[in-house]
Amino acid sequence: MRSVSHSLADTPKAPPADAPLKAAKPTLRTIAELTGFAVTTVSRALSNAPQISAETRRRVHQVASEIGYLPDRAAQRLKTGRTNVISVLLDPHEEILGYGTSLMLGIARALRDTPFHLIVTPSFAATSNVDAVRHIVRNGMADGIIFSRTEPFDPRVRLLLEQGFPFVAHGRTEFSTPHPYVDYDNFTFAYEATRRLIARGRRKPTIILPPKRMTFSQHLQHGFMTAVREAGVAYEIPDDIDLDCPVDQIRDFVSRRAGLPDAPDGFVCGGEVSALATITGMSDRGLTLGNEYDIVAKQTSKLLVNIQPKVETIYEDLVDTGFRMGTTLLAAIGGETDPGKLQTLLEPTIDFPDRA
Amino acid sequence: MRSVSHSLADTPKAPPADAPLKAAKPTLRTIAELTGFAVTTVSRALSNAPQISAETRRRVHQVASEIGYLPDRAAQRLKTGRTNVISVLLDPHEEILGYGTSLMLGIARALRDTPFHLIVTPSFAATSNVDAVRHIVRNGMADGIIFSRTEPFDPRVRLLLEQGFPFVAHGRTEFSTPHPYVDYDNFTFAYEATRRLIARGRRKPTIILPPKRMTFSQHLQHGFMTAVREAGVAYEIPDDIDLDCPVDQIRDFVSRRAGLPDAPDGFVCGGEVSALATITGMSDRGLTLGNEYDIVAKQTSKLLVNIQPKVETIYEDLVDTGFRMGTTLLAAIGGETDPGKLQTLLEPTIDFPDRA
DNA sequence: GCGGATTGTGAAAACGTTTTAAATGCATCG
DNA sequence: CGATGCATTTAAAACGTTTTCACAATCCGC
Repeated sequence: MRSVSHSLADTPKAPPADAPLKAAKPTLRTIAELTGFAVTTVSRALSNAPQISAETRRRVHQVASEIGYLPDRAAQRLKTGRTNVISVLLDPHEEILGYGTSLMLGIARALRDTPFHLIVTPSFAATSNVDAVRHIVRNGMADGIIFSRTEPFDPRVRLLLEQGFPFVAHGRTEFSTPHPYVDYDNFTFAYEATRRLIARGRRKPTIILPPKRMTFSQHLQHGFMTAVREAGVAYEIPDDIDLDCPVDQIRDFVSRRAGLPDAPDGFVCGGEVSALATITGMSDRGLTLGNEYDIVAKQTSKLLVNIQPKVETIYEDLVDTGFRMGTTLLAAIGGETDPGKLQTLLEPTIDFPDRA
Repeated sequence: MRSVSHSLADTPKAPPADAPLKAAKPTLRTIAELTGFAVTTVSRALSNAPQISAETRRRVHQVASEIGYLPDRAAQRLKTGRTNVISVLLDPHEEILGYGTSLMLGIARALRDTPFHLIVTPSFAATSNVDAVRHIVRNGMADGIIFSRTEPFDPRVRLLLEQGFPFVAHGRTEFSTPHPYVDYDNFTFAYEATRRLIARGRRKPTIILPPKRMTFSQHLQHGFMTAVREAGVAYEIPDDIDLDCPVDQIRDFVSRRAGLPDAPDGFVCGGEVSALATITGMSDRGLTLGNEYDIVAKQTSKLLVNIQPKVETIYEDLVDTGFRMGTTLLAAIGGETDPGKLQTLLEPTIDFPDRA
């Protein structure tokens, strides 16, 4: 594990009996010895410091890549205090198919070719993960934080703003201080979805909302209500059920409601799973999609809705969302403070993008 | 960022004008000064070295927890060479709902209260992620690796075995050298699922398999065939479709096949999504579940199948799988070599476990 | 009371980097 | 020609741990 220094072996010390197969990991010193420069110079050359002569820089870079040098993360971190780590708070919630995985894939894509690593920090506390945030900030476990499902006055956002710690939220808040976010335009989604239902002749749309404490729940409701009022149709917003409820509960609710008078005939579904629950619940009553009722759902994967072409969909690209969160966070860490460059609102799209 | 050393300030150096609000991060030296012991002793006391007196140990621990000391990961890593990092290879595949997230949640749970962090390493190369493995091993980016979807002679397993690098695979291989794994008994799953179909009176079961290159595809096929042969019924294994295919393709296949003579009347589905695709494909032909055909599916989440009670299910607990992979990897890193303790085969269960 | 265990503690080196401050060579200049 | 500047390079000190080795007590048997 340790390289043989060039001091002469004075005493016949026991040679390392274990596997010396793996070549000693190259370090700055290795390059220094190979090129004849000092460690300092090598370090400077690799970081492209201006005072190093072009020729030296070239030479050092060449040798470095020849021996496959990679700076030691621990040493860098120890010296500079920068962790080169992005922490993503993992939510145990899963209404949206593969939500976490897609997001992470996007983030990882943005982190590619940067020195940053992505570490996942699950929040075990059932209630909130503000403790996890506090821990990361206080102990310098990362250079930036990513999380989702914001609330209007999200305590995590508040904490991070107070501390001046770089982060990107998936979702907006109502703090007056601007902060980095990437969000989906749920107002427009709900607005357009509802309009489509009405355009199809539905006269009593409904929408199953996420838990009310979340910001985007209000955005959805607002979009829904705007379309409903414009058209002057009846509507209904169920109060005792939300998208985080167990899916069979949603199905049962839909089925029960469909058996009562004045049942809704159009559903805006915030996720594919709730769309399916709706279909099943309705079919329990003998009602079939496209005949007695319609659905417009938010689609986040090719998986599900593609097999039910009768469900109209509006698309949200979670991988892209993750990617933008990644680049935004990198910008924030890099010192960017212009809110205009740190805030993204993604528009709903009709088509599923073909990913290269 | 730096603590004031107790040397007297000689020149009126510019005081740190920026935020000095955050108390200097406590280090071993802080504790040393507070207790009067040397850094060495503090370090020893905290690691519960035997030669430290009980009283000293107590005192040091007390002070440490009072000031909220947490060892610096970078320094530890630099000194010891251990990274305290577990790398999990993220697959972009998603047939199973929330597969990645569930697994990670379980792993994270196992890593709780250990010094290990979970970092996700996506494999961008479309073909294989053996390069990612090589990179991690060669550059010492982690102390252990977790990955899934093994092949009989998985190149990742081969590499890691060669290098003696700790890992746990989700899935078995056919190497003669035993290695750590956690796997689901897909043979039994397919066997029982098929038997259930037959018990329901179905006379021509079929199964949609994962891509054949994967080990567990063969296990599934074996279980299926065993049940079929025992009962002496007809069967069918589609050749030009697999579980990794786009879901609408699966639906179309099912629908097309149902229109031809001698169509299957029982489906073993390896995932919830393919079960749904099957239902939809069949209903395109006017065939309904429970009447003209039956399905037994593998259920990995509460999400989907709960809304279609007519789909019989057999359960696979992915969070538990992740948890066991985590503990197994920790054991392997800890030096455990007894294969009996590093290999787990999880049995299919009927009920969805209630998670505390 | 004296060698030799035994027990508890400490000084210093090391891990691989970055950074501060200084050194070197060398041309320019008054 | 000594001083001044500029362009390059370097030695050495840190960052916070762990570890090797040595040191100071205390204790034991004689």
